[in-house]
Formats: sequence, structure tokens, C-alpha cells
Amino acid sequence: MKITGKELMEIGYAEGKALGVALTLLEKEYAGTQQSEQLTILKDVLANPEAYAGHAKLSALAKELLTPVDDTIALLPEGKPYTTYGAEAIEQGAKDQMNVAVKLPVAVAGALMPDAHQGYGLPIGGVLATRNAVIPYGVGVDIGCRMCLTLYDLPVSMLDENKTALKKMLMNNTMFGTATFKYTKDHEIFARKEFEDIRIVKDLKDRAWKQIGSSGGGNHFVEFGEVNITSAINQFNVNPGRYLALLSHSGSRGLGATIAGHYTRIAMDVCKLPQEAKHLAWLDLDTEAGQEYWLAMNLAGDYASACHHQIHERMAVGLRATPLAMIENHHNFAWKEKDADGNEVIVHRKGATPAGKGVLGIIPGSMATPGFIVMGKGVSTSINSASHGAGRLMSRTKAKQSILQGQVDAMLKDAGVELIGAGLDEAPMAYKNIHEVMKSQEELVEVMGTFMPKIVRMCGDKKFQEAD
DNA sequence: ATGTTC
Repeated sequence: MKITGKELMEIGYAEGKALGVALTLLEKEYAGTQQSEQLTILKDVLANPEAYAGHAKLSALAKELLTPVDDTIALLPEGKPYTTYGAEAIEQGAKDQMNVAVKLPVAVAGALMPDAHQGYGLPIGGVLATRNAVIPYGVGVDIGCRMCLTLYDLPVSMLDENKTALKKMLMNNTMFGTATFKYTKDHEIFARKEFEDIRIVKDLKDRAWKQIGSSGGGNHFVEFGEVNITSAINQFNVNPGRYLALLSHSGSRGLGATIAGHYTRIAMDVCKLPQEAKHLAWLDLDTEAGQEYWLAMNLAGDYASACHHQIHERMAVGLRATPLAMIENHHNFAWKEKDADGNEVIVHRKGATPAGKGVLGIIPGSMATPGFIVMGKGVSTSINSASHGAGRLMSRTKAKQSILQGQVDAMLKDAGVELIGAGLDEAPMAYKNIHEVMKSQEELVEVMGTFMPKIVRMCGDKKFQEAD
């Protein structure tokens, strides 16, 4: 009778390579030794592998025990099938990233939106449904980045006739980049217990207080424009027609960015994946870290919403008017939703607009092209999603190198757009044609109306623009 | 996206 692997596991050997090495050694080197002594030796090697590193017979086993266990989680050989919308205009890097994402063992389904481009982990424009797992980089760095639109029963002619006053209103009531308000407005979100219960979130409360109501950098904006409603929005009693409107695009500022970084690091520590998938590390929702991230993510989402609401409140005061309707949606977030069979899945939308049946959303174009007010059709192959914009045609670096200010100025003049702030990296020509993108997702959303920007404010912070 | 490099 020889010692079995099962017996070795009883004395503490884990299933794996070291166990195999031990069994081989017993057979080759210790065949004549009593079993009880064999077990004693192996127990001792396991307890003190360092002591046996130079041992004539046991060094191979000691070396194996001293080698860190390879705890890399393998990707599935075959990824879950997924639908790509507008594939012909999507860069290969984004497709490659999606192909990796659907091979995660926790992946249930995926979809790629027509504005997709390469990001960290999941591509921007990527949608991924998982089982009981949340991927911090599947949500993105700017947790709860979102759109908010208010419609006013005010004459559209104000955009021309009161341009100076509206510009001033934007200058006085919005803050971009590193700028914050001297007098911040309180918000009920600061009473949330997550600010007490979660250490990392607690440490971020002061900065969140300073930044509330402000907008970020990059592609974030607050703009006045003309909305043309073509299909009545019954839930708000908004009839077809032209409306003065305010549209904002911003996220959760330092709060969300720090939460994202913190939990991504934890995820990458506990969930080791092959190199090409390492940024897709997930947190099991049954773990403490997973539950904490879920709460922190939801807080950051609500904070992003609160920032937009304060922006719109300040502007409503400036306009001395009450909005007819407010339409808003996150496009960097994870939601608990049901799949076709009624099972709960975690749907990550990283730069994708929720488009469940009857769900309203905003898909912006660029500073000189229209955005769209849409109603989702609830198409399951897109995991109830649509694009979150036109999508970049070129990187920020390439845009800054190849686009001339004069070209942008001419384009803005043509479109009748007044721009405050923004660098060449946000030039309209750095983006795909929004009309083509909308065509690629006709089956996903119904267009209820358009928004044409007229007075646009973006981040004018030079330091910000020189970065990346 | 980001007190823009823990």
C-alpha cells in the first residue's frame, strides 16, 4: 500500500503541483521507508520548506512549496457571443477588449455600442452582464458620469437675443476642472451613512463637499441650446415643439475617481487574471469588498446626480423659471437587472446609455452637432443599452496635434455656437459623425427630439488641457 | 475621468 494524494491532503498538502512532486519523491526516494515516517518527513517539509531548500532528496519539493501558488484565474476558451452595433466604424482595440471581457468566467452576456473605443479593461461603449460580480473598471473611473437635461417654456429666441446674459449665467453658476464654488450648497447626500461607515468614503467627504455642484474636465460641459421635440414625451406632458434647454454632462468628481481607483486595486489583488484581462478584475458581491464597492459606487452615482441637480437649480434661479421637465441618465455605472430568464445579472455600462423599454435617455453629439433625446426599445441583444455619444474618432493627443483652432472656430461659427473654454481635444472633428452613430442604433432607441448646442461651457483650465 | 504620478 502506497501513500495516496488524499492522505497527503489530510496532513495539509493542497491539491496542486507540490502534492504531485511529493508523491513522486515517495516512490523514487523513500520506497523503503515506513509510511508513518514518510508522513512525518513530508509534514516537516511542509512546515519548514526553507530548511529543506538544499536537501539532497527533498529540495525539489521544498522549492515547489516555496514557489508562490499561481492563483491566476483562467479565461474561458470561448467567449460568450455578443452583438456589435456599427462595427465598421469601431476601432479594433475596442473589439479586442470586448472579446476578452466575454471570456471572463463571470460573464453572462455582452454588447458593444457604436461609439465604442479602447479604454482600461472594458472598452468605452462596452456593456457586460456578469453573475454576482462587479468589475470596478467595467463601471469606469468616473462612476456615475451622466447627462441631465432641463426643458424650459421660454422662447428659443433668447439664445440669440439674451446671449450675453446667458453666457454670464453660465460663467457665474458653473465651475470646471479645479475650480469650486466659494459658497457651496448643502445637499441631503451628505447625511448618507456611507460617509460614516466606509473608511475610504469618509476620507473623501470634505473634498466631495467642496466639489459639489461643479463640473469636471475633458468632455464635461454645461450648455444652453435649442430642443426640438418631435415625439410627445407623455410622462412629462411635453408636446412636440421648440424649447429652450440646459444640458449638462459631468460625473462624480474626485469622490468617484478615488473610489474607482481604490476598489480596482483591491479587485486586482484578489482576482488575478491573465495580462490581457487584468483590468477586468472583479469583486464577488458576496464579499465585504464587493458589498462596500457596491454601496460606494451607488453613493458616487447619487453624488454625480446631486452635482447636476445643483447646476440646474442655480441656472433655474438665473433664468427665473421652473423647468417643464428634467431628463437624466447615468452612462458609467453597474445595475442589478434581470436577464431574459428572469435571473439577476449585474449589468455594467461603461459609456453606454440605459435603453430598457420606455426608458428616456440623452445621447449627446459634440459642441457643434446635435444631441438626441431617446426612448429605449428594450432590445435584449444590446442588454437594454445604446451609445452614450458619438464616440471619439481620434485620441486627444492626435486631436491636439492635427486640428487647427481656426478650423474649429469656423465650424462653431457655421453652427452658430458660442464656446467658453475647451481645448482642441474636444473639437467636433475629433468625434465620429453622430448621425451615423444614431443610424447604427435605430433598432435600440426611438428619437423623441434633438438638442442643438448654442452656448457651451467646458473646462478652460489650461493645465487640465495640457495633460494626457 | 482625476487636488490629472501612491
